[in-house]
Amino acid sequence: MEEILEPSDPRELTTEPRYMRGLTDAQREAVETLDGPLLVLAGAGTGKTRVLTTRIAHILATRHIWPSRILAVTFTNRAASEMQERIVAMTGEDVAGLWIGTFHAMSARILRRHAELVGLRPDFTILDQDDQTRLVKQVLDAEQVDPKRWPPRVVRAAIERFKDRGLSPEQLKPSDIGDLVDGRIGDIYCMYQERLGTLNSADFGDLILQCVRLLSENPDILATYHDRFDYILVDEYQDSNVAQYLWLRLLAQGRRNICCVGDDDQAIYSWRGAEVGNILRFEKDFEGAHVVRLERNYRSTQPILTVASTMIAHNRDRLGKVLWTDVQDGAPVQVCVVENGDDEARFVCSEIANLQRRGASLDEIAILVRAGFQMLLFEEHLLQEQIPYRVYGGPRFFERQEIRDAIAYMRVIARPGDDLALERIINVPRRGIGDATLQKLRAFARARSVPLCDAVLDLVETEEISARPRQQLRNLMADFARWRADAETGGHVELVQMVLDESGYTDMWLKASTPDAPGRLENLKELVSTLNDFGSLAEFLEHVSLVMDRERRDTGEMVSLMTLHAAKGLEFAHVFLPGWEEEIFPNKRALADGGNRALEEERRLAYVGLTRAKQHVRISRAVSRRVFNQWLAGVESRFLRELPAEHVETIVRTRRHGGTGWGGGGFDSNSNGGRGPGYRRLRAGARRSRETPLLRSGSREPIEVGTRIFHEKFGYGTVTADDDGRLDVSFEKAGDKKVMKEFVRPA
DNA sequence: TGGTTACAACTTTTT
DNA sequence: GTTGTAACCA
Repeated sequence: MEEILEPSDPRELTTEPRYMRGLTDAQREAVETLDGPLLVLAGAGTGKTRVLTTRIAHILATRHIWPSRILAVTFTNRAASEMQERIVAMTGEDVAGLWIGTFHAMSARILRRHAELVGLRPDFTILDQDDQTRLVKQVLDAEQVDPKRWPPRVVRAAIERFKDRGLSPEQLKPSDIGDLVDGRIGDIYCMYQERLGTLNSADFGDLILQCVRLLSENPDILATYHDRFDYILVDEYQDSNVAQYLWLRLLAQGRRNICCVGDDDQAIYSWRGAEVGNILRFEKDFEGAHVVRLERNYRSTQPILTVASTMIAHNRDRLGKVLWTDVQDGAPVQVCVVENGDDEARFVCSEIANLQRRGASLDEIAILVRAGFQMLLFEEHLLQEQIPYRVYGGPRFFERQEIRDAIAYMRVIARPGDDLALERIINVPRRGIGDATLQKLRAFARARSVPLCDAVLDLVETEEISARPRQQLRNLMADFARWRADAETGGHVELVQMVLDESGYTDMWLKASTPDAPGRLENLKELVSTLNDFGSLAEFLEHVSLVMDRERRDTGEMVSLMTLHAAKGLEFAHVFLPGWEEEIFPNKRALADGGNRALEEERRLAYVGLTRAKQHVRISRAVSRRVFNQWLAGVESRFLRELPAEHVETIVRTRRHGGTGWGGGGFDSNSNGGRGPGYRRLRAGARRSRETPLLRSGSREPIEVGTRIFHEKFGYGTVTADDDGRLDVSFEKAGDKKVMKEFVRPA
């Protein structure tokens, strides 16, 4: 240990580099142990990112190598860019050559260089989940599989899981196949792979898997990468799957300088193939591995840490860490029992208002839910109380319909063989090309094994297709030919603008009378302006397939509302954890699973939630709850019983005889009898703020003529007139009605 | 072909 | 309660 701590350059004994200052002994050890395999078990809030970035700075400073000799892999783009920024800030150097990015981005980079060796061309398309599902659907249709019994997305997920485990179709064992697609999953998987090949495309799983194949089948190429990377660093190792493990093992065989950072207690992604076993087995997988534990927490108070540690100790499969902190003082963790979901949201909102009155910033407040459906109630109440909020992990910009359509046009221009893209837009806007025509085109293309685009070109010259669609297709093909020619000469930004206009796509939305049309046109404009950030169309397309960036407009302080999964890696002063009831958290499916594994993962999720908080945690549970239109009696989550009583403060805010008598949504003012004082106070607060808002919100949309709104009884509609609060609304389902402004909210 | 209606399904989510 | 898909009809 002494030797490791000794800096390689004796001068540094006296003048320690600035980046090392303030590190704990454990952190220092993690930074300075440069040679050989190293596992850093970094508990929540123990300075994991700091260790990683400092380590890179240290390598650069002491080993005097080019940044390009370091490979740093993360799971998300967010983590990658955060790390990159912090390294630049720390070293002040240009580290552009550094290989830093997600597993998928790094794989794509390697794969494009040697694509031919795995049967792809270097300009292969990367398919996202939507494309994958549609491709699977095609295969299933061709195989006449009943889509009711085996929905495409289920089959796609099965194939994804195989790929996560590094399994190609040939490697599947009967136990893997089971009765999936009535035992035909192997064939389906195989045909799906063939289709990917003919389309010159790879899905996300392939990026890793084909890369593994490439490196294991071509030792000479592997050797060049061994030679190239002196140091490999991996973030969130507990999230890696088997394929990613194989990928790392191949690359790390060379210098064996691999450093993995992770926390087995925060492994929450097994359902998408992550293998906790990877981190548990590290010392076996990488012989002679050194292990460093980071247990000093810089984030939370001791009560929060004690509560979190006590609960997670109920898990059996873990390496075991105990977090501690200097911050001994702190409020106990609050557990609030409320009547129902509405009351819970009301409680959270009033607590937020209290916090804000005491000077807390909304940016420091988060509501972390188990599942998306829980968000709706909170959104409604936050809106009502005029508390600005931001939903993390909501619909992403590049997943919006209009954006995907526009990108499909670009894809067809850039890669004429991109059948999936062509199919997407061949009849958007409507060109009178329906199912019948498309079937003919597909059959023709498949028979000749040529891309759809070629099939169209051939078939429009024959009588196979009826006159109208034929003319339309001919026009479309002529358009594409022209656009491709323009792509050679002109700028890509102008090109896309032109394509959207000439194809009639912009027109389609201009003519559309749906209230969301203006927003979609806005998005298209934003897309065009985003294009300016890229040098070429190809560059842009690579970006959208690998970096599904979240749209984030940061305007003013906002409460964060997100799932527990999305919260990993973030921290907040005040954290609300609603819905701690059996079947919600732990989740119903996890319980149905029966085994301990799913339940332990739920517990880790709870642990992640608790450890996000710096100062305050407020857990809540409802005595009754309506889920999917059904009333459930809320049974206290078993996790609540695992919390140490001495650090927990329980508050009960229910009607005394809770359990019967609620018919509506909890809003009826006639059933107020028997409420505890706490509850009444809460109600009063809520009502006051509705009349005279306590909070000013910059983000709340005003309701005016043209606003799309939501009404409890009549559903969605658009405001057509506003007579001092009395609105004329044209509802989508219910027709034209007059309603009071108080009863609608922006949709 | 395309619009309308009926019906089921419905964790978590990044790349 | 909402969304997506399938069947049906104009």
